[in-house]
Amino acid sequence: MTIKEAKQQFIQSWGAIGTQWGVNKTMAQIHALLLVSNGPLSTEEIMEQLSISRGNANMNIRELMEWALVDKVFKAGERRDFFIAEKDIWRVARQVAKIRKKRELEPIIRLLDQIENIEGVKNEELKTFLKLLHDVRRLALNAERLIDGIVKSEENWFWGRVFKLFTK
Amino acid sequence: MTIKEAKQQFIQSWGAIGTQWGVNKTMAQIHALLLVSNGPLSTEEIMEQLSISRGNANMNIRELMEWALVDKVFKAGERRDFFIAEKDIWRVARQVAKIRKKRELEPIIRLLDQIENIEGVKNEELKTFLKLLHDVRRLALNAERLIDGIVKSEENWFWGRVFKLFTK
DNA sequence: TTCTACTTTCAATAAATATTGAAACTTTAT
DNA sequence: ATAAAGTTTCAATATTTATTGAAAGTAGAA
Repeated sequence: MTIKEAKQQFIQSWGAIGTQWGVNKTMAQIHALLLVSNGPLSTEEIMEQLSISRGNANMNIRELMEWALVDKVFKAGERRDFFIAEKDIWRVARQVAKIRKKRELEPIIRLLDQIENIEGVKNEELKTFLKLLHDVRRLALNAERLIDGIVKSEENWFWGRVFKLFTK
Repeated sequence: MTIKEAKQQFIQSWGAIGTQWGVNKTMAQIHALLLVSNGPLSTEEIMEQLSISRGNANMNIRELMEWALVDKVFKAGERRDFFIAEKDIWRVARQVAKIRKKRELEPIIRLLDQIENIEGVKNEELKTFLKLLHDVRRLALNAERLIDGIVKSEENWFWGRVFKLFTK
């Protein structure tokens, strides 16, 4: 396998994996393309390499910038925008964790806050239901705390601790 | 809010949250319905309460059983199937972690295994690319190990340790 | 075996999501 | 100011994913 083929493979697969992760294929592919490219790429180059339209490229680049996985850079004497990806994979992971926390965990907590006050006699049924709500809330809060920890940690520190967690 | 309304709200929102989590709405709603129901429910009852077709109900119940979040139970003297949800939320979380690991992490590791042997001179470009592949692999393996740890742990033990992790 | 109650499958259809491409908009150079 | 180069938006369209419902399949009772 040549390096060119390997990069192509990486881009294709990153796209496929992205869909499993609930991010759209093009977004994941652009991210992969920028990860494996040496220098910054223009919108034109991204469009060409991935065979996608200008609109599609634009929208997904913008979303990647919102996720803080991609930055816009300027080249001296060039009018158009160029883009680079964050190459520090641990930083990428922390960023993704942060965003998924917001999208996946926070809605649960908001939901549970909303359901708080239930009228009615405190019979078996209500007690069971309240226990469920309480358990889900506790889990969500703990998971949130874990992610906050991850987001704040240095890579080596974090995995070092996790390693100890499960061996000693 | 009455308990009935609260349960309704829970089911609707669990469905909406499910879509964020990449599971289909109906599957999440059936899960929620079974979680808040006191006894086992038949396919008919699920269809009626969620206003969905028989085929839809059947397929999603089956998938929930594959995920090991729902079990089939038999009632004495009843011919049709009844279903219950696993109510231990920590067990549910572990189960979901296990499945998402398989769907989201394992493909990455498989991908990287596949790209291993790249021909060509060991220039700057190749070195940078290999570093990327290596970093992604290390992250995926570490995340996998973390999830394996979660899957094997008792709830209190796990969160107790995580709590210590980020305070001391 | 046939009838009946129930479950599963799957082609057709609906709904949700992603993509295109051209028009509108913005910015810089002249 | 106007033109040129580049960017953004968004209605139309294509693609993917979920859902329906009826037909085929299964298993227990008579």
